Amino acid sequence: MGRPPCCVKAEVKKGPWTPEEDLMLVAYVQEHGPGNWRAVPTNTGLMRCSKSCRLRWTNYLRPGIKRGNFTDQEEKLIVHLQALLGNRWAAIASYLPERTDNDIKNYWNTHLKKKLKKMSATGGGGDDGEGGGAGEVKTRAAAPKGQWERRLQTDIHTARQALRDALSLDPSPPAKPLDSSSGATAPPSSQAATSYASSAENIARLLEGWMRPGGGGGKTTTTPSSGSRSSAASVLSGEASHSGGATAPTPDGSTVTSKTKDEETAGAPPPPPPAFSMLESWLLDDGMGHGEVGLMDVVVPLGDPSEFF
DNA sequence: AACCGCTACAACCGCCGGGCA
DNA sequence: ATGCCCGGCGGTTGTAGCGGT
Repeated sequence: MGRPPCCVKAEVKKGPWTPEEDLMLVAYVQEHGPGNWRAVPTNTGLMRCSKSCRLRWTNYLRPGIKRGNFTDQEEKLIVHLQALLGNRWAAIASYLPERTDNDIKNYWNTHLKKKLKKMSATGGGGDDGEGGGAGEVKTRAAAPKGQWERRLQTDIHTARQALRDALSLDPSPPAKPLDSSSGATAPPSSQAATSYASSAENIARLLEGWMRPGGGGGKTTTTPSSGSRSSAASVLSGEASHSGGATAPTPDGSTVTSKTKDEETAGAPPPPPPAFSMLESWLLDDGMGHGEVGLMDVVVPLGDPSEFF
C-alpha cells in the first residue's frame, strides 16, 4: 500500500513557525547539526513534522541565506538558468548560494514569470529572448530524464555563454549590494527584507534570551529594525560556531548531502555571504578547463563552500 | 474609513530517488 | 534482490501586508 505519512498528522502542528519553535530548532541543529530530521521532533519536543523542520531550517533558519532584494544580476541569472534547466529550482539555487530554492521559486512565480510574459507580449526585446526560453523549458521538461541529462551536457556551453551574457548585460556594479559582509548596512526598506529581518531578529533576540537564562524571549512579535538581517544572521552563525560549529553553513542545502554536513560539523565557520564572485570567476576563467564537469563541480562545492568566495 | 483586489512570502503536500538492512 | 526509510524536490496553497478605489 501507500507509504504511511511521515508524521501522524493529528499530532503535528501546522502553520507558521513561532520564534519559540525556531529557537528550539536552531538550538537542536546547533547541537546536533542538520540531518536526521526524523529525530528532530522527538528530540526537541517540537510538534512538527520532520519535513517541516527540515524545510524551516533550509529555507529560513540556515545561516548564510539572503532573502528578498534580488539584484538585476541574480534576476538575469535565474532567468537564464530557468531557461536552461527548467523548473529545477534546487539546481538553480545551487548557482545562487545565498538563495534557497523556495525563494527562487517564489521569485520566479511572482516576479519573473509575469515579467517575462509581459516582455514576450510586448515583443520580447529586452532581456534575452525570454519567450523562447519559456518554450525551451517546456521542451526540456517534456524530455525523458536521461535524455535531458545528455542534453544538459551539450547545453553547458550554451549555459556558460548565457551566463556570461547575463552577467555582462548589466555592466554597472550591482545596484544593491549582494553581500552583507560589508557590514550591517540597513537593507533597502523593501517589504521582503523587512519581513525577513523581522523574523530573523525574532530569532536573534530569542537566542540572546536563550543564551542568558532568565532573559525574557518568547515574544512573538517584534518591530523590525534596520540592519537586523545581518545581525540576526551573525547571531545565528555565531552561535553555530560557539556551540561547536555543529551548524552546517551550507549555502546550498539542496546539493550538499548530510555526509558533507557531517564533515562541516568539524567546525567550519559560517561562510561569509557569498556573492557572484565564484560564478563570475568560473565564467570568466577560461583556463579553468573544467568543461562540462566543471560546471557541476561548481554546483556541488565539496567541503567548505566558503573557499570559493 | 472601509472594502476589495493584488502581491509576496511561508509553509504544506505528494512524489521520487538513494541508501541501507 | 527486495522493501523500507529518509531526505530532497517541485508544485501548490494559505495568508498577511499593501495599495487602490
